[in-house]
Amino acid sequence: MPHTHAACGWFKVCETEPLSAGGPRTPSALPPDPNLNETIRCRAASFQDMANGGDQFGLAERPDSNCMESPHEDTGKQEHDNYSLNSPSSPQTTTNQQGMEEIKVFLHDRDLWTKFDEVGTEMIITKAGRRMFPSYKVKVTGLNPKTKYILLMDIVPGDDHRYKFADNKWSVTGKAEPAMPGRLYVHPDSPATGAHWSRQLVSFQKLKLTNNHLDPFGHIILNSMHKYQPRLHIVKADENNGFGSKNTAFCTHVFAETAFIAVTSYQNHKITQLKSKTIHLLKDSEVETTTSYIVWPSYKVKTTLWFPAVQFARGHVPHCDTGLSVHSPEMISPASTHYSLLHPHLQQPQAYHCTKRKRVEDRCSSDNRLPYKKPSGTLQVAQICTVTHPRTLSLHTWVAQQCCPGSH
DNA sequence: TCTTCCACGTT
DNA sequence: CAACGTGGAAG
Repeated sequence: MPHTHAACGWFKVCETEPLSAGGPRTPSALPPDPNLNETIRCRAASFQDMANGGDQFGLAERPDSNCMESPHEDTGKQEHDNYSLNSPSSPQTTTNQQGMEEIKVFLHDRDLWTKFDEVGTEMIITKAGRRMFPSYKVKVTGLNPKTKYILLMDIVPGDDHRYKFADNKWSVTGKAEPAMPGRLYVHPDSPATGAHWSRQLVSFQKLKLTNNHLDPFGHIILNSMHKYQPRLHIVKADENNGFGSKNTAFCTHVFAETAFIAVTSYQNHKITQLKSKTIHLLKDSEVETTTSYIVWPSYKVKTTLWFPAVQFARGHVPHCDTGLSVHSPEMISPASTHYSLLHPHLQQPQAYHCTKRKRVEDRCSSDNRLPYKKPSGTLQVAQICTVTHPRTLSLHTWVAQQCCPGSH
């Protein structure tokens, strides 16, 4: 029997386990972090744990270490010092299908995330649900403009420890609580075309975190004083290869610098200060901004046959075995972003500029208090890795199984 | 040491 | 002005 989540009927709240493929894990898959130092030791340890920790901590299978190399990264680095193309840590990308390899995901405000990460990011969780700060926003390129995709996030345990904050530092204080069933947050625009996702930053700022294990709102449930890793999944949503098929194409992107420890109130005062400082920066900044991006102009149309998108019922509680439903999105403001691709045919990555007026939605920081603007060209190109993992459990199958236990 | 509650600011 | 979101006080 399908299991309808009566209290939280949206697809986005269907409970899931972390994405963990059935295949063998490859502990060596995580490359050592050459920037390993005191400030990021915690994070590196976290990823080592993930690599060694077995499926219960369930990041998707890691790609082979050599896949982290990008032929373009040095070029980009030379041209734009503030783009950390050589970062060894992000994103970890896994694809299960051809057609997803071209997809690149760039963490927005990566510098900010890195600042928090260096201190030790904390995310407040409350009974009612709290937004993340920094909020999770990405730029996605390489999507087929006409194909529909679902973008969704989950947050999986970062390691097997429980932490405490004492003497002004974090330390391990025991074994982690058993992981809660993971919940998915499906971006409210889903499903939408590649063109739509590519048009502007994709913001997950409405995602909320809670410590209420019985949360009825569909927020992502986390344990306080535990470490977590957000992940982004991009799922192709066309009929011929859609939800319902075991071959559902998807890819998973993990930005190590977005890992955090969940807390019910900030522990490290440096985090409080950094957040406050950041908000003031945002408040003081201007309305109009120009942001530079680097793109790989390598997008290739592989087929001229555009599959019709899967129809998603909107506005009602779905039965998991008859279709998936997503939160009906607010109206998206008209495209206000203008891109000018300077040299689209060159094989070198090209910088281009985006001048945009802030969307209304973007004028609030995560606490909805202060005007928001990113302080500078902060959209970072992260290192891309694309591999094929035929044995990786399809996201659809995984979602369906977790959403409707017993119906598959 | 950590969580919950609540007064306050913003939308 | 109601609803929402927050930081810090209180426990």
